[in-house]
Amino acid sequence: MYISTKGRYGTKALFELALHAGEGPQALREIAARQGLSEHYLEQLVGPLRKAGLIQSIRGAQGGYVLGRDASDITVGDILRVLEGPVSPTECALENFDFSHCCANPQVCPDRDVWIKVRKGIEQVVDTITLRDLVEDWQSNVERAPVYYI
Amino acid sequence: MYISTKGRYGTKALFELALHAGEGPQALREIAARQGLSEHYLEQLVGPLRKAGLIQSIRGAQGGYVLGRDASDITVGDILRVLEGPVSPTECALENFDFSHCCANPQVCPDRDVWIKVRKGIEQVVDTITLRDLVEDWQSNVERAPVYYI
DNA sequence: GAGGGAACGCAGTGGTCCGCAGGGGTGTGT
DNA sequence: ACACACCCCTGCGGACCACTGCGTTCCCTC
Ligand code: FES
Ligand code: FES
Repeated sequence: MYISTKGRYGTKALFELALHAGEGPQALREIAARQGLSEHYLEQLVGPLRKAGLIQSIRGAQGGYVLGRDASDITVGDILRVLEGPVSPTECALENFDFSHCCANPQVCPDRDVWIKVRKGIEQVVDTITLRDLVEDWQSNVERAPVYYI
Repeated sequence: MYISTKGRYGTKALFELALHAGEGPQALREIAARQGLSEHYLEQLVGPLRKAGLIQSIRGAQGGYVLGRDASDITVGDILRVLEGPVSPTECALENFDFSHCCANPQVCPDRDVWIKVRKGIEQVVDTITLRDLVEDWQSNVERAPVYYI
């Protein structure tokens, strides 16, 4: 039931970009160091994120990454869908499910409604929390407990 | 992000037991056939379910399985926790997390609150839906569309 | 225009889990 | 005794995870 590190690392990386938005491009090396991640593994994750338009890359020396959209326009769900695939407990709980997989006769499947409710419960959370929210929450937390992470 | 077939098959099996509660022990062969599952694979799943007390086994000829508790006292979450492990998107979102894993400094982790909210969103669904609910919903569905599954 | 920083890309690797299948053992009704 | 059905261990091909290694391309700086 756990999501993989892809989703977590990706969220951390984009949080880092949101936190330092407006300070020029952020190099992966810096992001990885600040969040304690493997730089090279992170490289694999930013590829899909760039292709999805969530981030933008600046090549060459002093290059790095910036957010592709405003921080208030990127949700955690956006990141998870790129790196983890559909945000759903089962395939049959997806919007446009074609009834050819999963149960033999899904029209009367006793469980499908459960999985759909779970999906909506997850979406309710990840689609409403933006990077901007994360930054604001973190800053107000730091105010109360000013312990900077490594 | 998908849960595995363990959770789905287990839920289906226990739904079957709830549906035929009071009709004596149900053999795995019957359950597997009615739900279109591999009988032998199902055997692996019922072991943990029995040890967790969710079902009870009757050995010998004409044996089978019955629910260990009343159908209204078994939630989907109970089943998932036995077969899939903790119902949580990350380890750090669990109730009694000891802060030694996951982030370097989780006290100010920007993401942990998100994962906790996701966990609570999932729990809100799976801990409130009981087997009895599934049976009732299914019976009223059959009334509207009387197509019995295989 | 040379140097070097940093983004790209591909390939491999040890580990874990999934979704079974096979085969045997054990207890119990008829 | 026999059949039935639970019980348990083993193996196995495949997929994914979490990296690591290495080379290439781009482009700013000196
Ligand atoms: S249709 Fe997916 S569990 Fe039944
Ligand atoms: S403490 Fe788990 S993501 Fe930070």
